[in-house]
Amino acid sequence: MIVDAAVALLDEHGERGLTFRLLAKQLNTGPGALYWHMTNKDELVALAADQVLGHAFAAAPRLGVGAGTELRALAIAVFDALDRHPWAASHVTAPATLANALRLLDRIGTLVARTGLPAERHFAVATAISYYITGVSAQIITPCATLDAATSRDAYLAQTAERWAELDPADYPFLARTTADLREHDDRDQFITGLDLLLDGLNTTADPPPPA
Amino acid sequence: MIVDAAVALLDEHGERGLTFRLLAKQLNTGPGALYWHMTNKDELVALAADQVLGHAFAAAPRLGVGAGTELRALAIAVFDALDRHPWAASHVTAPATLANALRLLDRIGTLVARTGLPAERHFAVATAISYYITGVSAQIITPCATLDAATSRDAYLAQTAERWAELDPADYPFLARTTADLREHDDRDQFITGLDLLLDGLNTTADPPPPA
DNA sequence: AATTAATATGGAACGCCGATCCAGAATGTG
DNA sequence: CACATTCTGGATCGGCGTTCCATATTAATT
Repeated sequence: MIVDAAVALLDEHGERGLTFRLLAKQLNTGPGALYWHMTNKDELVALAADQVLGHAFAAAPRLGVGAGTELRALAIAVFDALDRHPWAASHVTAPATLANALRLLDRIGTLVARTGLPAERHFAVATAISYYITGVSAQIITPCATLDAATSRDAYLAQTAERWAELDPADYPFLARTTADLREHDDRDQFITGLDLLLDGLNTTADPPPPA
Repeated sequence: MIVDAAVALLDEHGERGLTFRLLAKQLNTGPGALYWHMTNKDELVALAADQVLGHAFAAAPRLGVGAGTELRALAIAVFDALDRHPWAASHVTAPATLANALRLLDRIGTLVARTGLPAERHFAVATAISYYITGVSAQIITPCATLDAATSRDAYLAQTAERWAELDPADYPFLARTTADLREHDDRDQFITGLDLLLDGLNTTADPPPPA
């Protein structure tokens, strides 16, 4: 009940808007009562973030297609869940200790094992994918969470693009000619691009291409 | 000067240990004076984190080998720099606005352009790699930053591994048989494993394997 | 039904933090 | 030498996480 209320407050006011006083008022109680059920604010936020991961599981299709496809769908479901709760993105950590983080990593590992990769690489590859999913999601989503409600994401990107455009092309040849892409890009596509790159690498390693 | 002192304090006491009062005392001044030079604590940590990125550049070799190799070396240099300043890991964000983050992304983009990838994919691939580097580094390193000075990383991993071992193998088949890997793994190798997976995917896309 | 232990509450209080204020010192300018 | 600007640093404000503790509620035991 407490965690649900915390998630609601975090969704509404962002991370800095979650206060024990406010949460207590929302639940018609005092701050002291909350501390009977948890030790820390850190613990509360961790539990709230883990709950968001739980939403991702509920949304992810689990029908038995190829392992690669299912891995991809799972990753995208996590991204989407974090995108709906931006404050959570920077709080899903590894190695996993909380319930849903554990489930997620186990599911990834099971799927990786099904690709035919040699067993001694399962751990390294599974964690690499897990790290990509949560880490890159956090990178993409967190800036949006930091924004004031006033400035939209588009305005923020436009502003950044403008700064890039003002850079000296001699020092920043790449950025200077890429401002248009920055302004127009879609966060979700960007996440998926990298994901496919990673999964392609996985497939190449799993069944090496025939020698030319 | 302020940023340097902030970095020193962050290195010594972690993120929660950086205080305007403490920083002011360290510099023989008052908190008010600091606010003349910056607007926020957020801005201060952002600048401090960007400075750490600068260290990475200083350490990265820039000799003209293959673009892929240089990309790899640059990524590892960033990881190592963040590993030496764990508090910074969760504060390097994208899209880039600060000086060294801009330099990093531009460098990555320039190297990606050199791989022969079609131009319209440069932005997506470069940002994907950039996101991987900072995002996955943050995932791997941040837990270490949160640890009390008392508990070492090994103790922490051993503890987590024990929890995994206690899980029901029926519910968590993968984790239950992977505790040994967790206990023994090396963070840096783990980062590199995923990085190579990603770069492999990049190479495959850049020059597609000859049809069988 | 009465007694007592364990569990849970919630408001007041503590210490500390980010941030602001502002009188005045230092520095440069005509 | 006046004067505007830049810069300082200590006092102060409001608010936060957290703790404390007297009280209420529930469960277990006689």
